Amino acid sequence: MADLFVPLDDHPAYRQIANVIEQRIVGRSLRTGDPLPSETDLARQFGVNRSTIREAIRELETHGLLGRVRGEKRLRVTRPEPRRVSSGVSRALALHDVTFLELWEAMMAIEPVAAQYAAARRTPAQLQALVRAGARFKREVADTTAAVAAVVDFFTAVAAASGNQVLALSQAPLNLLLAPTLTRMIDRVPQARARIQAAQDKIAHAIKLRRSEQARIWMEKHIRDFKRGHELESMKC
Amino acid sequence: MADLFVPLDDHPAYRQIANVIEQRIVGRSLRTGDPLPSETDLARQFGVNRSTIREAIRELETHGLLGRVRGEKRLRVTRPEPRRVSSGVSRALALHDVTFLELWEAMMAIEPVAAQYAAARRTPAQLQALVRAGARFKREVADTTAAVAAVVDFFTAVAAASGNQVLALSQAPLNLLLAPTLTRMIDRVPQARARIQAAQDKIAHAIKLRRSEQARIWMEKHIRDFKRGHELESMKC
DNA sequence: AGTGGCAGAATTGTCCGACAATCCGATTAT
DNA sequence: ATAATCGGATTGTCGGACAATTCTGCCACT
Repeated sequence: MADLFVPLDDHPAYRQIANVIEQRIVGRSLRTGDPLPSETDLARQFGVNRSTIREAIRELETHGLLGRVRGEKRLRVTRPEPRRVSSGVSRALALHDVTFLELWEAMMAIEPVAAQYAAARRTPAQLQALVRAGARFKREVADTTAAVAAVVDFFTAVAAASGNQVLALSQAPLNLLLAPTLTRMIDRVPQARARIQAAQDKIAHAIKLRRSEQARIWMEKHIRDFKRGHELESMKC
Repeated sequence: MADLFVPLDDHPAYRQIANVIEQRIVGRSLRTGDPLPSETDLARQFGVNRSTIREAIRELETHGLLGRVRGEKRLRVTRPEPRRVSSGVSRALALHDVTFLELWEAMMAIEPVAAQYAAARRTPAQLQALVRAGARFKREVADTTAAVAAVVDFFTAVAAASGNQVLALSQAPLNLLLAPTLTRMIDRVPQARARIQAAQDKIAHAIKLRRSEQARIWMEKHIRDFKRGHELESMKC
């Protein structure tokens, strides 16, 4: 039962301008890499003050649609990096107080599929990145922070190797949410480290040999383990 | 092989301030619903000009961490709405030129699982929303735009009924990406509408009866159909 | 020709002050 | 108690200003 009258929200100028520029970018009439006109120039074109333009630009900058290459002054049209986007998503999720179970169910849906496609499509470079993350986990297994970072990198590498940007971008926020939980788990459940290491080996091996089914199954087991670990850990409290 | 030297990027003041406030919000010392101090006040507290504060605020506003209730002037701390967040993600994906296959694989990973949990956990209200979206598709089947919107609503309702915010938020961006493709498909493939309608009925029915397995399986078939439809449609070009 | 250096123009980040429109809150009138 | 009113507070936008940095075209030099 949709409302008959939609609220008329008068967008302030900075928002309207942001929208117009966004349309230009999404519609490709401003192409990636193009430099944005100077603020003064934009102010003149839109017939508003430079301060207004700046507020509009900030909006696009945080969306990742504008950015600057290091050491450069002028803004350029940019394609939003997955990292930036996903950090926004996980911040949102964190603020909504997601439970571990919710996170786990989502991982269970995405990670095994990503592993499966990774086995089918990984490039040598992607395989190498993945193996290296696994090796780093082994090496830094004593340092909790580094170990957690390595686990996250492993998942990221698998997702990247899946050759599917949508899966990769859906998976990325999960990593950031996983990190804190995983840190506690790895510290409190003694056998966690060994199990992670074993699972990563199996998964990497399957992906190396292009065994899709095996990769999926091992990833499933791997993720299941997280739930078990989490249960063990929370029993200890 | 991490770089030895990290690029030192001097964050401008507006970015630093945005970060500080963001920390306060994420760390809950500014709680949801709290009004933000006035711009003048913030300028005084941070010891910068109001223009600088405004640029910082715009950043948080676009992240959805600040917002205002309709007709109100002052900003309040807000929890980012899924819609806003997911629209950012799908814009990013669109700019990265994702293929239909990528989108489809991700849907295949997420939607059936969402349907499965929805069957297990849906509330009466959620079920009703879902059924209503299905009914709307039937009613508006002639109007392509409305029909596509109804399909999107159906998926959204299923995800919401899954009782899993992470799944819901992972699923949301897929909808926006699906819409344009689905519009073309529904127009060009004559049998598409009937098949969608049948699938929605089956899915809604399974969710109503709390048959998790059935819900998952029917959703899988439903999504598979999209791929078939897409292939048919692209053959006609 | 290609390279390096340099001065001046352009651009960004930040500041100051100002003003209309609107919202908020308290006071007053019914 | 409710309604009307009025002044203060707040936001959106404007104009101008200036230091710091980057960009650019030009010139000299090898």
